[in-house]
Amino acid sequence: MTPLEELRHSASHILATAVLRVFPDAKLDIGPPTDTGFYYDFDLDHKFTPDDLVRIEAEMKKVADENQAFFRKEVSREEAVEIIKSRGQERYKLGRLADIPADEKISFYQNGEFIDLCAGTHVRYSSKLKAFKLLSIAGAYHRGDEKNKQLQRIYGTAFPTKDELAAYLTQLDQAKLRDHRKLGKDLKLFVIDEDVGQGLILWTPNGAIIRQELQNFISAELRKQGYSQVFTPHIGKLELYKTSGHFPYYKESQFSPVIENESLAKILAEGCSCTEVYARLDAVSAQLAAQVNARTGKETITVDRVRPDDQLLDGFMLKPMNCPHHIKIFASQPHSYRDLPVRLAEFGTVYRWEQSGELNGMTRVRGFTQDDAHLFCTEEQVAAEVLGCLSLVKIVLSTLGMSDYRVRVGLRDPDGKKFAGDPAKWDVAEAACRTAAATLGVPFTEEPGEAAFYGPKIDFVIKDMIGREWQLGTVQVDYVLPVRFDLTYIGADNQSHRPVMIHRAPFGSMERFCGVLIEHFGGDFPVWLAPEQVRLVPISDKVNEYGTTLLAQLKAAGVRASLDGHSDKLGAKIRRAELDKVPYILVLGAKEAETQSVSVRSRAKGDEGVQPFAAYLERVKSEIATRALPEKKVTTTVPSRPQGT
RNA sequence: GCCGGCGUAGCUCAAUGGUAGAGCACCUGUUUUGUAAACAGGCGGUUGCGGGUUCGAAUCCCAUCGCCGGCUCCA
Repeated sequence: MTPLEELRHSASHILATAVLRVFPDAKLDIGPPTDTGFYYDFDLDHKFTPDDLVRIEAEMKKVADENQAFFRKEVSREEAVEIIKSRGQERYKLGRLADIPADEKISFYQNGEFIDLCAGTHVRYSSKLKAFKLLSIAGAYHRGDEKNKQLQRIYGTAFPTKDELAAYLTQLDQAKLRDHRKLGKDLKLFVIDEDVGQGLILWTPNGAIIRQELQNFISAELRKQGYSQVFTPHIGKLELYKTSGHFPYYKESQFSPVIENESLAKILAEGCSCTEVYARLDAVSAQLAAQVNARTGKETITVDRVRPDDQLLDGFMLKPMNCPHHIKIFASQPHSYRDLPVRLAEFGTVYRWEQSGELNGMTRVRGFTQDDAHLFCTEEQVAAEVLGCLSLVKIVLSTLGMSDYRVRVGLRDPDGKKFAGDPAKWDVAEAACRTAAATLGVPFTEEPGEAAFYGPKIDFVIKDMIGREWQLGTVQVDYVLPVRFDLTYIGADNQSHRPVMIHRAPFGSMERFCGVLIEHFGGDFPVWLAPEQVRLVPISDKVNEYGTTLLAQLKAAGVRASLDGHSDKLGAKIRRAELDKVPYILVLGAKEAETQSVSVRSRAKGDEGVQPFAAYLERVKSEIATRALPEKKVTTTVPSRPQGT
């Protein structure tokens, strides 16, 4: 345990000490340190309120001031049971005790009147706790299993010094300013309207520009790499997804199917009342849910999310993935080995029924557009194609200056049943992914159980401003769907062969990627992505006319520009443009109008002085064409965005 | 979905049982401005929605929708 972890672990014991003083009935579960602090889980009828947090924190300060020593006590299993019982903590602690392997030592740590089953280690004295703060209350299932009771978790953080704690809290506040949900509102990039629906992104004009530019960028790269563009509809028949295996494997996280009018009419013609229709649907659904749960070994499918079955009804589903559609395009004509690889690309919009509590701004939504593509190749081509996909991801991320990501190789869960197909093929595919990931030059982790049900994958994972990880790009090898759809090509031997599929999406989804991108740039987008690239600011309306001619020239050159024609003073116009995070402000006065020049103020450097307009135009055009990254901001005191703007 | 917190004007927030307010944004007028906020006036809310308690509800209670933080989940 590092010294910081030790400090935080001790803080969690002191938290429990304080909670028991204030609420003696609380039952304790566990309280470990985390990357950013610590928590402790309690079971208590009384629901903690924010006011309780204040009381508990005050009590923790007292405990710290009491300068309690931490003692380690090694005991036999029998003694451990006795201690736990004597404290009335058998509800969870006996279970935790049972987790400790027979050959391991059992230890308790005691500070003052508090004693807890604990492997350690701890600080020597509670007075070491000089800088801590309780942050939030949350529900957390015992042992992380939603079938268990939900406990109350108190989160806090602790640092060796008050300055470090203050710095961390400031950093948290700073991060909130870069939150894509806040910037999305301030910069008018997207909205979510509750009448349209939770988790459904409405791209407003500014956000749409960013998305469009990204799509143009990726499309150009795809053309270079020999991809073919396709378009497919947003729905497909239930049968299609039964063939692919998405339905019912993932039925719980799909929108309910759209029932065909004819099927609906048939049922109604039988004279069923509405309640009877629902009863029939429920009966079939229950049966189906039971089947699926038996197969997966989990009770994850609930009847109400499993509505019409095809034995009863025909229907269409909002597509949860694009692959079945692309597969049908591939299968629509015979293929020779000479044609392969076939690479079909589409910005395909898919819909998934995410749990309401999991929705989050643009990063977790119910409808999203993947920059999707499916590659159909021979087994020999797999390794090279995976590498090609990875290089594409690298191009995308490096063009955007995103280097702070990690790579995860998702392998099948050896004990799980949530994978389909031949284990031998999985081994080959997993080896191919591992080899490909190794060539990236980025550290990667192998994570069993993180595979898709049809094959292993390589994911790119990035953290958001508050430290939550999101999966972006992904490359997945698939030996299963070609079998399910009986895909073939004719080899050089004139025999029919099975192609291998690769699924890949370098951005993941446009929604999530843009959300992460907003936070990555803090709203200061590179010029090629900025919704507004140039703001013309005439000093007085006497030069508005000059501004108008420049605006026309900028627009003719394809530069997104506008003119601030308000009758405000210069400072106010500059302030407005800065808050809108426009990369270039061109100040225009009488001098500039006479000499066909502009006074350039860049977002990065501030006032750059006067230069000929023609020269500036070339400069900004080239910056756009090369997709230049923003220069690092010269640090000045930037006033925080005020209320009301 | 679960636990907890929160929903007041376009935005950020006041008003703790007694006439819903401020700043900014927006509109109008004055001002014609040299690198982050000129001045004055005006417009704007059935306090998320629906019930209830009360002489009286933004405020208290119930229900519902949504948002936030976690947990669970994430093809």
